[in-house]
Amino acid sequence: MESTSLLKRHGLRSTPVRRLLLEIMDATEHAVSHADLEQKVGGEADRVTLYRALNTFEEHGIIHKVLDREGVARFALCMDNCSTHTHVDEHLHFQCTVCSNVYCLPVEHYPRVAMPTGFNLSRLSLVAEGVCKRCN
Amino acid sequence: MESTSLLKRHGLRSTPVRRLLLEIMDATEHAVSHADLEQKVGGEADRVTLYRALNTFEEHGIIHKVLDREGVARFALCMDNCSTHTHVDEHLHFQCTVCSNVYCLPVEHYPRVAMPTGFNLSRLSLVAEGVCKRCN
DNA sequence: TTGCAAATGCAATAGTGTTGCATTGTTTAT
DNA sequence: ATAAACAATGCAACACTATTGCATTTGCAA
Repeated sequence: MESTSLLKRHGLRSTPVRRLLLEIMDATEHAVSHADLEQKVGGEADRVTLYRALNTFEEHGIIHKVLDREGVARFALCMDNCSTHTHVDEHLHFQCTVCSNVYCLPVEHYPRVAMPTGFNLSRLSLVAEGVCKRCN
Repeated sequence: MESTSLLKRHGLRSTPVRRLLLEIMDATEHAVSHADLEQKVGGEADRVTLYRALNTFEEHGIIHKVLDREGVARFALCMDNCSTHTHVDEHLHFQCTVCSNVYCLPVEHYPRVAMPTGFNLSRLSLVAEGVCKRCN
């Protein structure tokens, strides 16, 4: 199984709920909210289990979390090789103003900005808003 | 009164709670969360009143809202002339990883990024993370 | 000063996310 | 294949942020 090996590779146990979550996220091209997952999972798992599984995934670099315009978390599989607590996600998060879906989009030249004196930059995130390809 | 004229200029009634909120935000150099305000206001106003006042301010272009890393709203006075529903805030939001305060920082050259075909960009936000001048 | 619309306070509610604890399930070593 | 060890799950309860409805009070314009 694909999900099983992914889990093992990150030192995690392979359980039905975790495999299901990974399969859902793998089959979805945009980031999914907890509510999305809860609905798709149906009665297969408890809400709390989903929260815990998602947190574990994030801590082990399998997925990353984005907050949308409303401050609600959405989750997407990491494309690059993220390891525990070392996420490499230099991409843009785009939320569609029509369908509210959040997409992870590649950016050819990731911008750098100069900071005022005294401020020490460690990470810059790009959050975009607009209309996605499906709603266009 | 300063706050009164600001309110009038945006077609809003001048009330004690609103003036107090504006004075607090004017005296704070970083964005304030609802919890901050609630604590500073003390028993002067109900929580719900604060939420409503802040929403009204935002709708009239007096303040703008930023979501921090935790998805919690923080509010800051608009510097430019924002009008109702037409915010002009091409600046960077910087959250300190030590004190968690959020600062609005100017950016000399606001970056532009190219979007994949099909995606129509309407707004790009910059959210930075690092250590602020006070914690450095 | 008075009347009306807007702002406020209070109570209740919705949604997101977390914690504690008992139970179940996965894995490792035998 | 089995058992022991430990991690994952389910359930209940809780914390926090934010919103809504309604009765009351207040700001402001006529």
